[in-house]
Amino acid sequence: MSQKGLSDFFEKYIGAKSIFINKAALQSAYHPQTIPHRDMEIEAIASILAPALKQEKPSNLFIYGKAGCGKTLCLRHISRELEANAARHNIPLKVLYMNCKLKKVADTEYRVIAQLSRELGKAIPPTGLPTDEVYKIFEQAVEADKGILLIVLDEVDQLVKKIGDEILYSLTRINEGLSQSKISLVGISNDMVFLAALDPRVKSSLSEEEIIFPPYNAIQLQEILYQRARLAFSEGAIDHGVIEKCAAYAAREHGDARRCLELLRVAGEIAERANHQRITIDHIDEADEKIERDRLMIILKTQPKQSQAALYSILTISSDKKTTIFTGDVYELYKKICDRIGLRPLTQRRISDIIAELDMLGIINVKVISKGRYGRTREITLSVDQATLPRMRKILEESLSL
DNA sequence: GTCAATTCACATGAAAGAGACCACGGTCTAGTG
DNA sequence: CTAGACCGTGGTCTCTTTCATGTGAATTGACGA
Repeated sequence: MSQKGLSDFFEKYIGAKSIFINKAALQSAYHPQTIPHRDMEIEAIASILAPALKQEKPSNLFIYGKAGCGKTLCLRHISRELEANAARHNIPLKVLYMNCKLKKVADTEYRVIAQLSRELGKAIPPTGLPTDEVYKIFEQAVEADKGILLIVLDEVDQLVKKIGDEILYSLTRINEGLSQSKISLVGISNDMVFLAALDPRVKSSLSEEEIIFPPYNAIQLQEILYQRARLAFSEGAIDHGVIEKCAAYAAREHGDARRCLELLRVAGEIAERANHQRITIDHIDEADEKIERDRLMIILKTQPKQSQAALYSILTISSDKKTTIFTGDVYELYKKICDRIGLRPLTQRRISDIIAELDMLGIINVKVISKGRYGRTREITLSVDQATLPRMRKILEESLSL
């Protein structure tokens, strides 16, 4: 493109009528005015938390539901209202929201407590203090606050899976040392069986109340999409059947509204980039592929070198021969690859874990099988599209400088 | 042919180490009045 | 005299290694029909 052409391009870009008028309405951080199809749940949660407005400690609450079914959205909505009401009537009430999935923020006991303390205005160094010291600081901060404190732990299952349920126990125990304040916990979890695995002591004190969010069905998803699409897109930017298709895609995956909205947004971006005036059903298909592909590539690029080498080993074996792949084969080749690129090879024990991690990420499929006399091992198959294999290999080769 | 024991090749668990990062308090050093 | 540099100690956190134990079915070998 010549310089003149570039200028023209930008001119045209600015002049072109965008199909978006407010893209933010499709992003997950967006808070809509109303939350459709969640009236019952909101009411239930509100009535459980309402005692906080009378300076009584609300019951601890556990909320379950699949990804993207509005748990977080509802809770944030309620806590905002709750805080606003409390402020209006001068009631000392605070809600601390914490997403336990965030790496480097809330994935260890120390960090969770430190982060909570920070939100109460205490400065806590990122490391260096003993954990019980941080607990003490937190307790003092809570006590000094004088009032009801609601702690919302989003995706607690992730937290507990990583560091155990002790932290929940400690948090519930803090109340015992408080006279001026009270803490209530609200846990949000995707995992329905999570509670069963908890220590009985923790379990009984935490699940004083439970609320289950059912997934959205296709019709409900459609309504949500229509509501957001009206805000996000300009008039007539969406073809007939697009919303329906979007909803159907997401309903297939346990009614994930977040994914649904992402699909629509990406489809919009694709349409816009291609200079189309309308989003069509084809754009949805394209968006679905793109989302999946992008996710995979980001995972690939952000893996540590060792995992990349292990994965590269798996990819190589699977393209060389069509037989099933076992841990031993992967490890042998992995060692050679390490040798070639000057990486210190890890032990088989660690590679075994890395393979399990790759399985968790959905890049490969792993099944533990017993081959009788010939031992027990993992049977590994690739769970990605054959078409994306060369691209994956290329990324790994670049990253490992092979 | 039947059945229990054996065996393989890892899986899986637990504990502990290495190295990075950080806070804190004490000591040293150089600059300032 | 004091601010800042520097050190040692003690803490967390992540990634690994080391050591130990577990596991499920093909294979083996003894036994009886």
